[in-house]
Amino acid sequence: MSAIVTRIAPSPTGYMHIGTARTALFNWLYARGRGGKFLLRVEDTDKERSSAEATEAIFRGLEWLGLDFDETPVFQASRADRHVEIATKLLASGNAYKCFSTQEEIVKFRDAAYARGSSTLFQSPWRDADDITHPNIPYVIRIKSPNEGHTIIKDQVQGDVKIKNDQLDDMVLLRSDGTPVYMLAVVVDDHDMGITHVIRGDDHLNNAARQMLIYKALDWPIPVYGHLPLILGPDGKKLSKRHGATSVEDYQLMGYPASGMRNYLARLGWSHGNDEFFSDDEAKIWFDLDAIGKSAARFDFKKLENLCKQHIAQTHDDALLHDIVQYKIIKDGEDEALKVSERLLPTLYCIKNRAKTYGEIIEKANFILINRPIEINEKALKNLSEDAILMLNRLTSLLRNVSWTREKLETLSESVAETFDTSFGKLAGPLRAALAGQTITPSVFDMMLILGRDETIARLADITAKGSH
RNA sequence: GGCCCGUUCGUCUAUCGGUUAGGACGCCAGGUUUUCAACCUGGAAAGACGAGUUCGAUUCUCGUACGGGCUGCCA
Repeated sequence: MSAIVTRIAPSPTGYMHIGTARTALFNWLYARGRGGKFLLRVEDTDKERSSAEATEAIFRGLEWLGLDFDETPVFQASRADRHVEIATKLLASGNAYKCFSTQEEIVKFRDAAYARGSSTLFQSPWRDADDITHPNIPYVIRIKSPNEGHTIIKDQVQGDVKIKNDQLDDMVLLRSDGTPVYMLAVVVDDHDMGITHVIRGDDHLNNAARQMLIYKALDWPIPVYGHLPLILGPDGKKLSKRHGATSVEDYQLMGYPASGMRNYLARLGWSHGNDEFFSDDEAKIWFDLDAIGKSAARFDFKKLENLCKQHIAQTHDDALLHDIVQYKIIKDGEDEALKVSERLLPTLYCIKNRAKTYGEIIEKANFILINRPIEINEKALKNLSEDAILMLNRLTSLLRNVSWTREKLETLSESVAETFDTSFGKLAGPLRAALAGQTITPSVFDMMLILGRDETIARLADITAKGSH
């Protein structure tokens, strides 16, 4: 067996669906884990629905997810000549025929078939017609599919799937305007691109049998198939807009790390024993088609968040900062991102193990992003009673001479609280409010260490001065 | 309608004829605590249903129910 070649073949007809992302991931893992190639083909044969914008979304989505592809991407529409060439060849070999039936005739046929409860697959009267009977009107080219026997799809995920050939219609290969249809284009392109493994959504399972007809007619080797179950929304219905996030970009904007997305998406429908949290390298080694589940999986945000939290926690600070800045750029623009880029690094050590998203990191690190005089939000303000300010006052004066280490700061704070006959908890609230202006922050000691003595005292003085008026 | 696929705790899943049916997320209770978190301990929680094969079925077969897909000059 030659080297493995997989592909992701999305159609650019809107945003990039999260299901497409998972399919891409599986193809990527399979190829990358075996020294194979992972290719991209944009299936833009439907000119009506395809857009440049949607194509961009695919590129951006793959890039964000870190699913790098080999070679130059193939645009299916640009290969129309080749598709026509093959259709013509099929026509010449008698495996396809010209069909002159009109849309109206086809609709009529189907309605009648449906009414009498028989197969609605269109049976063209032109299938065996002699050339001399051909009228001089536009026609489509249809494949001549066998009416007897059966086709077995040897699917690596679904197992052997047997389909009777009379269930396979004489599908259109070339439209009446001479443009190729998807069913022909996939086969020709997959063949020409040397695709060895077709891993795709199981909405294509039945299509695989149709496509095999073309492979057989051309005497081309049939690729290994693996049809993936769909991703459902949390309610078990097909994942759609009303579930909220369906596009890859939505998740990017929500601040999830790509590594966490990859981990979660990999676990959605695939498993490796009891392993839940793993790296890309591990996934590449472990991933295999036979461990993919057969049933549709629901999308679970809680699990996604849990995995993201773990990935954030184990990412090195420098890499983490880079990713957060990228997130901030698309979220709020370059200016906001610059501030994050300049100030965030020293805080990451005490924040990254308590955040599920980049947004949460930034929220918790807000104390370092703001400048004096800081605004105190309503919730934080409740901690600044007169008694509390008295305590802060005391603490502030003592902070001037303490050595600026965590240990000393802890001892000092506790002794101040003791002086006021209260617990450290009663001091921590006001202290947090004064330093950050909000209640969601890292430990007060971490904040003091990061801010430094001068800034800490200045922020405290801002409050105590105000309080003494 | 026809054909195809699927069905284990709430969710993602393990199990490849013999297990107290395991793990993870979530949830509940208690503990710890400096906010948000985190952490520790414990707990509840599953084989859709009905037949059959077998000494023995979650596992194999069939049927039913439910869910999904295909059935386009969409992909």
